[in-house]
Amino acid sequence: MIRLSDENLEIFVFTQEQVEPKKEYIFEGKLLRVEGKLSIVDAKLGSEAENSIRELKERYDREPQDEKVSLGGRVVAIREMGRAIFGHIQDLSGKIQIYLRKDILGEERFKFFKDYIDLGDILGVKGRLFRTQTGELTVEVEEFELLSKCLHPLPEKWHGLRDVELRYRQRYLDLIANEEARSIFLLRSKVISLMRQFFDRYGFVEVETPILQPIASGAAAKPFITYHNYLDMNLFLRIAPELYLKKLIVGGFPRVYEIGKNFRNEGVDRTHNPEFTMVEFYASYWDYNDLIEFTEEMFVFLLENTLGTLKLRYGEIELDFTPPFKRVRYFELLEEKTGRGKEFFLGNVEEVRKLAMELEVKHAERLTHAKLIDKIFEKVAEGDLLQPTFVLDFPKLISPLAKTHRQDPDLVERFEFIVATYELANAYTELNDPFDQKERFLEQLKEKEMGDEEAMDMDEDFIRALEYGLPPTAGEGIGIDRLLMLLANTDSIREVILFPHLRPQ
RNA sequence: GAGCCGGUAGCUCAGUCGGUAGAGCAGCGGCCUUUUAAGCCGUUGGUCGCGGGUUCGAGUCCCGCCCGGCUCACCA
Repeated sequence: MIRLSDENLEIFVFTQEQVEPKKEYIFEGKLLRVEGKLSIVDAKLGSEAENSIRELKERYDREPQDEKVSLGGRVVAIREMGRAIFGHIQDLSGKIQIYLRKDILGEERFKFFKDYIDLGDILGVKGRLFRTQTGELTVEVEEFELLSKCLHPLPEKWHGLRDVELRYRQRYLDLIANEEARSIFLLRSKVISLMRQFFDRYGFVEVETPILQPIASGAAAKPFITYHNYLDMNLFLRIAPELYLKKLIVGGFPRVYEIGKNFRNEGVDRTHNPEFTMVEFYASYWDYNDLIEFTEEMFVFLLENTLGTLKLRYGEIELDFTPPFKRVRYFELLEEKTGRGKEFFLGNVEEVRKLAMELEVKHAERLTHAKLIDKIFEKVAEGDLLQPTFVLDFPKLISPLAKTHRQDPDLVERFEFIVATYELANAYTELNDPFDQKERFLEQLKEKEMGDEEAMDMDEDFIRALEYGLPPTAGEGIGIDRLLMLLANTDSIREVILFPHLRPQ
């Protein structure tokens, strides 16, 4: 056990019963010599420091000049060379070489660096910029300050931190040691920032709606339940913000979007985390055709401003996001795969069930009609959809919040946007007829009674909102984690979530 | 939940047929003023995930458990 004492600025190491003050001790094989405190409050070099090492380097590349700079960063390399020391300090943006000379720093400070500065420490430096013989931009250090001590040894410098369990449990170490991890999360931030820009451009208003909801609706999923003491009632963590966002359209917001977490009480695997990030957006006076164009445009915008190309490698495949993206109708795709058309699937349930059993859909014998169609589609169609594809015009049975198709009462105006078999987006012309919506909810209740645990609950307040008049509206949700998986070319959702869910140790 | 794979030094990894637990990095002591995975010489460091069992002897074989990964399920 270690603690700091403010009075005499010494480290205490508790060994068995005795308490022994030391200024030097070994921690995970690393010898620590500590003089004074482990961190300093009034850090001169810290407060003067440049914002970003990368910006500093870019500035110097544009207009090199003999200037003094002040920098803060984590020491990630030290190379002692007798009367000189080279090293690197790193921040999130990059790293820069530092060069310390005995004849510049003086005997005492030079020795202090050798004795007291370790890999991992947060160091402030001040000095002149120059280029070495090999051309590397380097700070010739005139002053330095230990800003914060690192007590643990850092992960191995060449291989980084590989153990995935450690990388997720101690993400900060992953970020210190692995450039790839840093770049993924910077990319994530960039994508979200670009999305906001894009929505701004179209006049969308960013809003926040409840995460704690009295009824978990708006999607087919099992919710987390929590309890509110004061109100003495159960609340659910939202599975989707959909109904609240549509209430805002009723209230007169013409276009809204929300970026936030949804929570689903289901399994954890390569593509599922119990909390995940979605952007949902709704635009009045649009229909799903407008959303198709909008989605195409957004993906082009995101790709051009991040990867700088519309063609990206994902695993073994090359994805081409050159618009227009492929469009295919739901039942046409099903017919192509099964030889059976819409009339078959919407006809006799038992015939559909028979087909499902032939296709080895699990538990086909007890699924509802809607679930049977859904599972057959997932089984035969989704796995083949690699290139960006809009699947259009879903059956009404499995889309309780979408508006009936203007040309076919069995269908709704809905699409899913599928890339590399991932369902990246789900969108539809919103159902804005309160009577129809009520009937659809009643259908859902029937499904629930027939055993579909994920069927949606009736939301009376939402119906009431529709009764006040929801303008014609189209809405869409995009899974941001899945999108990042594609852009980062990773097949695990944990690689794009900073702190993924793991069992406690 | 099932099957397979993995857990050995702070980190990255070896460990043969069951016979005294290894390397590199990091650390420590030296040498070295343009190095950059610096180099060279020397050196410290282990509850082999945890608990049982078999055996003269277990990192290694057997059983159970924990954690993680992959695959397939579950999500009645």
